[in-house]
Amino acid sequence: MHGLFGGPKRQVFNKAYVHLLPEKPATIKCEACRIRNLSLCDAILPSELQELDELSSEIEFGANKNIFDQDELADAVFNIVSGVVRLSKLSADGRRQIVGFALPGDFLGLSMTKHNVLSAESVTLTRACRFPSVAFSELLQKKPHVLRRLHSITSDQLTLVQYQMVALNRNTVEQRMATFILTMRDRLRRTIGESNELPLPMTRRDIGDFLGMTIETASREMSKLAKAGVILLKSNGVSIIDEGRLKRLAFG
Amino acid sequence: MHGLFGGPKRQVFNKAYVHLLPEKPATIKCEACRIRNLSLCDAILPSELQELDELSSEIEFGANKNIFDQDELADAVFNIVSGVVRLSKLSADGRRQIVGFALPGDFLGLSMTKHNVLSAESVTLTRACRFPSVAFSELLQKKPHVLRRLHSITSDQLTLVQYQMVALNRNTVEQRMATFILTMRDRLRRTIGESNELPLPMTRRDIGDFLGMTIETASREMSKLAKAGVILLKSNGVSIIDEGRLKRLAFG
DNA sequence: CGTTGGGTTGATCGACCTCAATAAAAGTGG
DNA sequence: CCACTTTTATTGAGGTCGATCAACCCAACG
Repeated sequence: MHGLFGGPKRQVFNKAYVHLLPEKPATIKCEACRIRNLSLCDAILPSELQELDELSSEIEFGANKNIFDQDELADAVFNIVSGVVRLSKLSADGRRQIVGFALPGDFLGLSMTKHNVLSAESVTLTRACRFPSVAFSELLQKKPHVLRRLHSITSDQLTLVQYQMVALNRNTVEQRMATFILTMRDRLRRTIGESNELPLPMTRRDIGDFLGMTIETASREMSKLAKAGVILLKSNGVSIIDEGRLKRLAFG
Repeated sequence: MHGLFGGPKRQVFNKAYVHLLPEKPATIKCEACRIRNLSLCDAILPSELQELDELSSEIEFGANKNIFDQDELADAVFNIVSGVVRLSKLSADGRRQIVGFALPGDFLGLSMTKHNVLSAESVTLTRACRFPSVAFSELLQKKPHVLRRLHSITSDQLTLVQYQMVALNRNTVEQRMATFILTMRDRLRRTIGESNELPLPMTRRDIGDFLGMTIETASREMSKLAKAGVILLKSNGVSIIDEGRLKRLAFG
């Protein structure tokens, strides 16, 4: 069985991974974009779509490819069209903390800083819209309504990270794992729709690094939830069996 | 001895705590504002200062007063002029996590949401500039350069919280406490200048809640650092004795 | 003077990490 | 296709960091 999300996980490993599509197709590709209304581009007026289209280029990353690195010059921002991206930070001693997973509709480069504040890697095969930083920055200058939307998304993100911080501190690993599964399901609902089957293409290490626990603990918690009949472990994700129980484990 | 910061801690407890200063003094008060260049107001052009002045009113909070509450309607945003404010979030079960301390120059209400995403309480006697949400929102509409600055501050904040998240997960309580002391010193440098004497007017409980540890552990770590000769415990703060050691404890 | 809230210190306990072994899955080369 | 290596996941045994429970001190205050 192939991955539940974004196609097979490693078969694209050795292929060329960057495909720039033609920059000016016959039709305005932004018009057809399935995730536009989920993303920052929703702030773009219909009359401005052509302009946006000329700014962006579609780009594809195979699984486990580097999208950009922390502290490097940020030459572009991205809008995820499909796939899963892990966002990570390195601490002084070189250890890694995953600060989040970006899903279709999510924007990479919220902070518009000269240098990237974190690293981004594709987990699965990922397609994204790429905007050169300079051009995107000019767009923001010209269009305050887009800047307002960007700010709104950024502060939502701030709220989310603050929440994540609270959760990491005060909750047990069981609560955190349960919350993680529920949160991912909620976030994916808008792309894959209502489903009990949830793709989790990231590794146990990724999940552990995100939830502030070791890989072993992450695995144990998954097994524990499965044994308790709350979830079912699939090859590349989980099925939620008993949502009520899961919610009670996450909070309560 | 009085507090190192913002005056005595509890003597103002039973006094009226809100003093609205006259709204239109003879001079433009923003011009004389000592923290203007540290804050969002730095984005305001000299020619716009009068306008800003008319928008804002100075407000004073005694120690341990509520400034605004999570989930309540956000009728105003604030710019801290002096004092220390604790920002907290409540989790589902009612426990509190402190997401940060606001210092002079810091802005409360970054997210510009209809409802407050967190609660703010003064730790010490605190003076602030108050902007009604509606008026401030209009200001942002009219002046994109202020919005840009707001967005810049918000994304810096996002980066900071992400960093805090990493630190909470991966570091020992000793590292966290050492980092806390160093960070507070760095942040206060721009207001109180270069000094080894660092005011920490918040309680051990506040510090613990911020650093994700219990009050007892927070106290123990402070004592440990003091016994090791790295810091000196003062009545309302600490003195940094051995900065090099402290830095090595924070990282390494 | 008693009360109250903050701070310190000690003893005990448990959640989670560390270390270790094994299993399962996926990529590699013939 | 099959052997081989590498990576990922699972499970177990034991150790430890920090939480919990508890006692006590001290300063502020009515």
